[in-house]
Amino acid sequence: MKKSPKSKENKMAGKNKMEARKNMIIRVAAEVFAKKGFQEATIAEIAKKSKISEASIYEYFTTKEGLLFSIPAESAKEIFDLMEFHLKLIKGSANKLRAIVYLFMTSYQHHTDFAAIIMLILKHNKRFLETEGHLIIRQGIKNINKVIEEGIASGEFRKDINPYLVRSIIIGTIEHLTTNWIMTGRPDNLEKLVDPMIDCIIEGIQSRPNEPVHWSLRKVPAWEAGSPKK
Amino acid sequence: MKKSPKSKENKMAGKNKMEARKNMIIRVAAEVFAKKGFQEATIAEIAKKSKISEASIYEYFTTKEGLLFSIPAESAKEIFDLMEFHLKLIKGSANKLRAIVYLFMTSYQHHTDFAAIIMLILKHNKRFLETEGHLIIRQGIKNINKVIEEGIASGEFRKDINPYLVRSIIIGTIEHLTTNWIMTGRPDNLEKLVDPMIDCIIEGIQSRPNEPVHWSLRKVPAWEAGSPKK
Amino acid sequence: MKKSPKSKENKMAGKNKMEARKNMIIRVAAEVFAKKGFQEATIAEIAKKSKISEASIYEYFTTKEGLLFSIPAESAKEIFDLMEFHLKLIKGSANKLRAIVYLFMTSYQHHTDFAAIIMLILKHNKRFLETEGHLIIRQGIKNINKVIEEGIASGEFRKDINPYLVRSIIIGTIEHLTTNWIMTGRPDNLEKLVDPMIDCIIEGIQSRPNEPVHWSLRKVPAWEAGSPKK
Amino acid sequence: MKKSPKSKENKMAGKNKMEARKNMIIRVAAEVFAKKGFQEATIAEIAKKSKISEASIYEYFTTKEGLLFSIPAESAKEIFDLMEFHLKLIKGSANKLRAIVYLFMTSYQHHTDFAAIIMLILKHNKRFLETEGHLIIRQGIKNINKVIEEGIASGEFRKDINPYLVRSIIIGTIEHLTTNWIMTGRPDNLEKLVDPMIDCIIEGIQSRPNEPVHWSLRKVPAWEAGSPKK
DNA sequence: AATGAATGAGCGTTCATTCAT
DNA sequence: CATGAATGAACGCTCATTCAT
Repeated sequence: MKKSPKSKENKMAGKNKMEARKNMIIRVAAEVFAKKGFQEATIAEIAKKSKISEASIYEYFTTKEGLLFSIPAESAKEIFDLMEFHLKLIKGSANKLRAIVYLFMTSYQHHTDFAAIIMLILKHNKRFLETEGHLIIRQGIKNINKVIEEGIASGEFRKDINPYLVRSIIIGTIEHLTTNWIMTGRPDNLEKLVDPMIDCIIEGIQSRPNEPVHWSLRKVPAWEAGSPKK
Repeated sequence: MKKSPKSKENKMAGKNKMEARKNMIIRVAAEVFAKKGFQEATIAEIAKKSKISEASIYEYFTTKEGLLFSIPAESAKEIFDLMEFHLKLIKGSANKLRAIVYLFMTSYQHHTDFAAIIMLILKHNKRFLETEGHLIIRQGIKNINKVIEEGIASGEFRKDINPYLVRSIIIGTIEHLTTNWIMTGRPDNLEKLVDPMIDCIIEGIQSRPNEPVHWSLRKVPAWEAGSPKK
Repeated sequence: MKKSPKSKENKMAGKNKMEARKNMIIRVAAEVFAKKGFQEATIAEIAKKSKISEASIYEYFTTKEGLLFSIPAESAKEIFDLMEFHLKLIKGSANKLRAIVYLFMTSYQHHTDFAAIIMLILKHNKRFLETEGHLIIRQGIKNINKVIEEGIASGEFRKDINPYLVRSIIIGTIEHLTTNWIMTGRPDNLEKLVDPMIDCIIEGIQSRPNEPVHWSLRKVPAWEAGSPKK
Repeated sequence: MKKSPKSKENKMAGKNKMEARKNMIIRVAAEVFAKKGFQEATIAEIAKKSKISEASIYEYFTTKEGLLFSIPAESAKEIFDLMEFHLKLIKGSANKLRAIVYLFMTSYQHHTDFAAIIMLILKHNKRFLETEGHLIIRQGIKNINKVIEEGIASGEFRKDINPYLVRSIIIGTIEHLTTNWIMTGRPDNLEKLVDPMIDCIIEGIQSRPNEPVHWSLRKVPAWEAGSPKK
């Protein structure tokens, strides 16, 4: 009765300590990878900055690339959990999209290293595609699709839009803005772009006269006019 | 008098030969960089595939990165010249945007190595920003801005949109689609995404009352249809 | 008075348990070293296979090499004790030599790991020469010398032979055959080489006049008796 | 006509220089491997002692082990060529065997590093078995077999001996003596063991009474006479 | 101009060994 | 006594780049 809790405590303490060390490594690694890129970053630097020996890093991660891949897992999960939670509280597909974009941009804004690693390193690594971290991201992205499809079903969005394309527009824009923001030294605020961006995507950029009369003339391109899509 | 023309010829021949060797190196380098990425690619491989010695490669390019940076210059110039040429022939900002996007996508579609190098390597390299190659790209991109601004000025586009943002939506989407296309092994056709994408961006995704009736005619812009705006 | 016997029991139990753990480590280590060689073998693997922690292994053995060196001690002692025992029962130096060789070969045959460790690892390690394990072997080998010298003294062997050389021939041959046997994946039977080998060494390879008449009594092994060579 | 010989000279000079460097590396490597063994030897040490950069060593040899394996090739070829040459000049199988053993022992005696590498390192490396170097050795060893078989055919050796076994006795003894000689710091002379060794192997160690009468008894040891083995 | 040859500089990874509990 | 955890100390190997011809 005396020993049992003690040893349990010890184990827990050990577990916690290890957890803490692991997180420390991830934190520092994120920093270094974000600043230097994958190749320029060295385990030696991560070890020195985290005050954990290189050998110990290899106790927690099998490989330099393995360490890299394990960086986004937690943050990504956090973001997408939060997303799922919020989406339940919001009515209207447009509003939901706005929330999603806002969540992405605000996350990137506040987790710069995470953003840089995703945008500049992982997005282009084929091996990352088969990773736990990427799985989470993929599932998170499905939410966007779902919202778009709901919007179509409810009549809030047009029936003839291609959900994959709309999702690509949204994500492409987010990533482009974020990448630019990172590459140019993060001068301004990402969040303030959310509203104009969503408005633009939802309403389009075309100015609309009030007369419905002209609608039909407005949209069919000459070269397609005789042949309805598909 | 005997020698002079000969030596001139020789010089010209030498120039041409050097030019040819340089182009050969660039062509092979593009191939290798596209397939392997920057770090995985080696000068040795480029030398072997181009049948030009490693040392000679360093006669033409100062560093491996220098070689990388000089790859896009020509292709980019070609594309943007073409773009400028075409834009003069097209009336209407929406149509111009469509042409721009089409040009981008078709170029990427047909110059896969170029696309891969831009999307996966150069886009994220800060040193590339200060490069001749990037200058060309930047100037090309200004065209998009110009078109958007013209569209706003002419009333074809809404007055309250942010041109930088619209440009970001367009480029972000193009890049996202292209990157996905590359990362997934280039399965389908990029070009066929141009029209739905532009339509979506121009008109937005929000459904509007009474519209369904007319949708098959949807895309003819007023100014093309034969009837003056308003 | 209550405690004393108990603690003694505990101690004994502890002793036995420790002994058992130590033997377990040696057994597993022999296996691993034999399969992988010294450098390729790792303490980690030995620990995992023996289900004893790496740290504990270092409680029993000071270094990896120390562990290696302590492997042969017991087996060697066993063999040489057996040898000494048997030699007392056998008359005649030639027969004694035959017994010795038989004992070696049969031991190697049945303790493959032991054989591999001796032949492929320890034989070439200078530090092993100063080891307890090697001492035992050295003393065992002295027996061979003794037998040879007795043979000379008794007139059974020629007076002009060099005992060191004869011993070298015997041991060299044993080791060569054993090493080959190990290196080639232990295809055939070592023991069956004992008789022809000893015969050869004792009688030499030179043919002698008139000999054929008597040979059937001398050497024909039972299983060959029906088909006289020639 | 002016250039051609010059460039040829240059090329030859380059070739020769490279050859020289390669030989230098092999020489130094032999030294280091012999002194330290394979694992303890480092490329760094070989580089330093040969005054050739580590990187350059890897221009000549693909791998540390590749370097090791290429050490014996030349020496081995030399020895076995010499052997083949001499054997033609010698009459009598016994004499030929003597020459072979002498050649081995004298070679080992004078190429200590070579001897150490063969005896302590390569003999036990399974990958070496599939090497050019080992091929040469194998073919050299066939000579011994050939001589033994010739001796049997000519009646010089007994008909009932097993050539493989005799070869094993010879090689085993050579290797044992050489290994011992190396392991004990090479105190005495290897060559002086050749004659007694060959005599011993050829004539056997059994003392032979002069009386032909006893021949039949001679070989059946008294203590065994009534009980045929097995 | 062209290149064969040489190398400096670096880095990821492995393990035997130790320490704290 | 047993062990989980931590690490120091190496080392083989790669390649972009330069030099000498």
